[in-house]
Amino acid sequence: MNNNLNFVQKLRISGLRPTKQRIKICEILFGGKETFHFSINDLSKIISQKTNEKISLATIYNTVHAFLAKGYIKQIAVNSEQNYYDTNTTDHHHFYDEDKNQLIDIHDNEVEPVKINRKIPGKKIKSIEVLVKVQNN
Amino acid sequence: MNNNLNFVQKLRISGLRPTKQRIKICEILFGGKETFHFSINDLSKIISQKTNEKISLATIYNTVHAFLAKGYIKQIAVNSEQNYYDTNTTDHHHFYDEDKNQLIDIHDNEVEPVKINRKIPGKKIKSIEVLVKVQNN
DNA sequence: TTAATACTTTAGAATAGTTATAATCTACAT
DNA sequence: ATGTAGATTATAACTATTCTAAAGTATTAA
Repeated sequence: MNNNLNFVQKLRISGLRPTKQRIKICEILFGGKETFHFSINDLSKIISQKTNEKISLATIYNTVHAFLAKGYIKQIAVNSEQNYYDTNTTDHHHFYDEDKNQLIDIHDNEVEPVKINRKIPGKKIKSIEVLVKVQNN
Repeated sequence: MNNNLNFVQKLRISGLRPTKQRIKICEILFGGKETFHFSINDLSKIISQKTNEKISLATIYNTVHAFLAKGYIKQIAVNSEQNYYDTNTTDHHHFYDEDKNQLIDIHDNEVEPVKINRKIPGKKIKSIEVLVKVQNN
């Protein structure tokens, strides 16, 4: 597992001790070729499928929060029923399929840059996110 | 209260009985000149400030859901901590002030129309929402 | 006007998602 | 090796929301 060494380094660099739980979660989140969207519940299920030793729910929350704070994942506002995270931290927008409750990436070449012609005094823009809700027609 | 007659009609037309609780909530939500954003918690506080008879939390939830279903208010996805609603149901976008936890309308003349150059087969677009998160600089 | 009925409100219970706690464990510096 | 700060864990606590079922109210039809 050459990858796991990277994860160990990645964790250490950011001041997080490379515990086996965190490494496992790294493998799941960053070990694949594709980025993906997940809820805590999704992640929890994936972990129990891929591992025989289970990781406590508290640790899953802690780790997700830690990775969020470090910018390894980002949060996506869809609705308050479910909290979604994205392993793709680059600026991009989303479709949200209301029938399947599923997020779909919109790539940069698929959308014109969003131009906001207004500033809030004393504030700087942290992110611009477009959410396109779709449903069966 | 000429307005209240309107509210009674509005409710009746949409198949909702004009109870005094619903009329009161209409007054608060639609009685002012300005549209505004609120959470259930906000609304609950406003109600207890403006009324001596209190409205049960269950009724507040029921009414907000009913108004949402009828399209009298709309929901805004900000994050999962707090569910926000907007009395302005026209298509428009928002700033979200992360320091004050406050939503600010972006008017149509302040943003270029968002163009999505992609379609999801079998799906139609229900809404396009831009959320611009800002913070102190 | 009254009676029946379907709709509404309500308090409180139940649920779900998340965070806090405190004991145990582990990585790592010395 | 050992001490310590940081991590994990089970479980309790908390918060927002939904459910329940009993009591109340608007509406309809007689």
